[in-house]
Amino acid sequence: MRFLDREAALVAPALLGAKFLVDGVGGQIVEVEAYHPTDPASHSFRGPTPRNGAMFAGPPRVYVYRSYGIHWCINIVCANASAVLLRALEPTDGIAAMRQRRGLEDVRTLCSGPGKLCAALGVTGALDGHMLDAPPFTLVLPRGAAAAVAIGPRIGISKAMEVPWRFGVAGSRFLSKPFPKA
DNA sequence: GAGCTGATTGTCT
DNA sequence: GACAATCAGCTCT
Repeated sequence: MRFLDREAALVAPALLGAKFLVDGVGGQIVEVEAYHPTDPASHSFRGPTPRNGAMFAGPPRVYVYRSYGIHWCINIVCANASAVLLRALEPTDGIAAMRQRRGLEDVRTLCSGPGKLCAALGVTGALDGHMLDAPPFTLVLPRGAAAAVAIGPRIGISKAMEVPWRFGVAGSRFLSKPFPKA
């Protein structure tokens, strides 16, 4: 987990292709975004609050928050109150459990978005601040050559939209949205 | 296939 | 009181 002791923008591309499981259910990370305390779009931009406490607690941790009052989103906390938002997975483990939780057949859209991903893996605010290197979490870094990385602007934010901190596996069919053609 | 809109609630100003 | 790191369902082309 030492590689998490770097800023999110460096950690994010390294997480692509890693296997992320919650209680044995999950898959390969194919899409992430980086957030940094100097970044107006980041929850840590305005300093510690009751909600974002986990981001300031340091790695290796997860930061879970509720979005739009409905969905949960999960981040991997990195150095200096930066974090990596998990946006999409390619389901590989516990697909039956994910289908059941999502009430959905199509594997391609099972985890193709931060809210959907959390629903499929059973992630809720109860896991906010939990250690990433302890149950129910499993993180297995990719072996060998890294997949081709696509880079683009982040999604769903209204600030710092020009910062290209969205990273994805080029050509994956499991992305929340396709990347602009390189 | 692409684009728009409503739903729903915790958090911060 | 306004807003938000979203999703699903709808309309229009």
